[in-house]
Amino acid sequence: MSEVERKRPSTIHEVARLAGVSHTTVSRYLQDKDSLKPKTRIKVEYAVKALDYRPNLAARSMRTRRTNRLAIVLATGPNFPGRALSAAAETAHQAGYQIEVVSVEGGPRVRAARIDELARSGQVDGILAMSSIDLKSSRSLEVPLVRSEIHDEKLRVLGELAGATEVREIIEYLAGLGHRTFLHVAGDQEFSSARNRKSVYLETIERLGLRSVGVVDGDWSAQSGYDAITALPADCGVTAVVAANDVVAMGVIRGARSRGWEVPRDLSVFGWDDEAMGQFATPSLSTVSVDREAQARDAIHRLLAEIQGKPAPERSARTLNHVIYRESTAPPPPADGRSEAQ
Amino acid sequence: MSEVERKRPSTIHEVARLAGVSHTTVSRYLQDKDSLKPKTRIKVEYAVKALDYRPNLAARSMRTRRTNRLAIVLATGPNFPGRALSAAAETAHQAGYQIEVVSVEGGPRVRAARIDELARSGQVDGILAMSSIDLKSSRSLEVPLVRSEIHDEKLRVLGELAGATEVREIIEYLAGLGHRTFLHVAGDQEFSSARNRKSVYLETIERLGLRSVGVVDGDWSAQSGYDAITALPADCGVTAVVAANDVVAMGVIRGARSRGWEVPRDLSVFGWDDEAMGQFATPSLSTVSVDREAQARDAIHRLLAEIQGKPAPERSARTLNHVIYRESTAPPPPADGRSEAQ
DNA sequence: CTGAAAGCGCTTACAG
DNA sequence: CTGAAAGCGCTTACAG
Repeated sequence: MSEVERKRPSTIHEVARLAGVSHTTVSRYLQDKDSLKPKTRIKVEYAVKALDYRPNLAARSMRTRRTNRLAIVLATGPNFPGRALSAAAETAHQAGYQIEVVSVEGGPRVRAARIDELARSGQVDGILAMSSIDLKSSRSLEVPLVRSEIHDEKLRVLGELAGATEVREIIEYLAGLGHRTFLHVAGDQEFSSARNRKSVYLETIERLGLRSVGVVDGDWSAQSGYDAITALPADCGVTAVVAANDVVAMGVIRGARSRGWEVPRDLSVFGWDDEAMGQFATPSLSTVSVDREAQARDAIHRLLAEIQGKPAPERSARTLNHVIYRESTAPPPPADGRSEAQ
Repeated sequence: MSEVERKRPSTIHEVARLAGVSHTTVSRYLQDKDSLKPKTRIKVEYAVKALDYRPNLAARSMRTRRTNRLAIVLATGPNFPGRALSAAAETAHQAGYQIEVVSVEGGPRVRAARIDELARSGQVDGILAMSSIDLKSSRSLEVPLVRSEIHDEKLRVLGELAGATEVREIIEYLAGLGHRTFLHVAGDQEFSSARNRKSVYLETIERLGLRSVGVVDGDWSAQSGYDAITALPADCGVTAVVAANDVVAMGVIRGARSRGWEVPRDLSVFGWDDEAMGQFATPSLSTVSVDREAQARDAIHRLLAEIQGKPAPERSARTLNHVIYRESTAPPPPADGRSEAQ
């Protein structure tokens, strides 16, 4: 409301004048205090303190063509990876970089366009894409770009999708318990993680000669899990559900209970993400713990390495994800064979 | 690894040369295409396209002393408000602003110092503090600052804390059901929200002449809820728990069950946040739905208004929070009076 | 060790 | 409607 009186930041010239030196000297002081004669240094030091001077970073970055700022580009939406972002910011700060979060409404193409723009804006030294982007050649950008999802791409080349190991482990484990008929409630297929899990699910079911009553394409919501399970015919024979994440799994469990199927007595359910609440739910959720923070840290380190022209750092951990077995999974009910007999 | 060839962004001078005009004209074109004679405009248009020119924003902001960038300063940690941040970013983008996320390790003083630095860095037009900060005079900063927590401060002056209404409503509701003996598992007391809820809890218990067996200062974790409830003496007589948030509430419920207390039969439990999983848990969680997105949007709008010297906008909604009653709360067990009789 | 000068890429009065 | 000039606040050779 009322106009607040704002301080005007002091400039390097004012400091120079007060110290009785040239602004060149002040600049030098800022870069390396020891490059000044002690007497001069003290004068400048005093003036800087007295004026509470802080250099204008916009001007500096214009001159040096470095901004010490990284952009993280991601999709807007409910899946906003808060903790990963926090970890990324922390890692960047430790290296003297700021993080600019660019959360873009729209699809992979829009994000790619935004990245292109950012790259030449002179406002960032590097870019991390945390959501999938539709970019032809990442190498013609003005600044380095690291794609978190590149894991996927790279691994795909090796015939292995991100998350593939875990989905396989889950299904093999359930099959080992005796389950034969499965359902997958997938996440939003806009997300490569959701697509990956789905295709590995189908692959593994096929390979092990199991039966899938289908894949329901959900939207990561609990409701989608609830709906998927309550829509199932009574005699479908499903005894195990692989849910896209823990929230979906909760929906599945609740939906199952609403039709008289107890978990894990009648139905086994797997989630994904190892969310805090899942461990204390009843039944506690079998799930996959994903160290998104570590992944984010890795990504920033890779980006910094590229910016500084150093070789790419080692991955911090070989296996970032691991499967956690809790109460929501158990052997199938003995009556299982009944409805499954075709 | 291999040195990637990077494009050098083209400058306004190159565009000018190609178009056969002065760079002044190009700049003018950038500001307002219609200020040029059609013939000129077309020449410039062509050159901009041909060179795929995008202005260097660092240079522009140096000249105009505006950056179109807002900083959001918050604490690092598990409570990273992802969705609020996403909403804030979206709102800012719509107004043509970028968001810089500055997540600071340390306490309120450290954050305040960081804000002071940011304010004079020339890199942001305004700052939003999402975590509590220890700042003497916010009015002497070089750029506008909006404090999300100012709700607290302002309301406190009016004798009302943020969240006070809801805590009161919860306790009055539970008392109305017949509950007389309560427990509060508080959140990390570093957070003003946690402190507020705690003090209103104590106040209301006192005012209504109820009994509190104590307040356990937790850390927002499910484990803290679990521990709090399992540590209770068997004859404490507690029949209702107000937990700091949904995660804590899940811990409480699980802990209660571990000692044979069923929720809500033996114990009523309230959470806070209305997290997705709570609605589908069994029992589903009574909780407080908090529209953090709306709060974040409001905060950005207030900040933008200050930056543009406009009057502060209206709050988007009078009541952002509301209490949700679900299965985790019910009347106390009839045997209640027993252990309570002193 | 220090200063005068040039320049980073823009925008904005000021003339014409 | 367009251009020449000044300048935003810095850093960095280049002299001395």
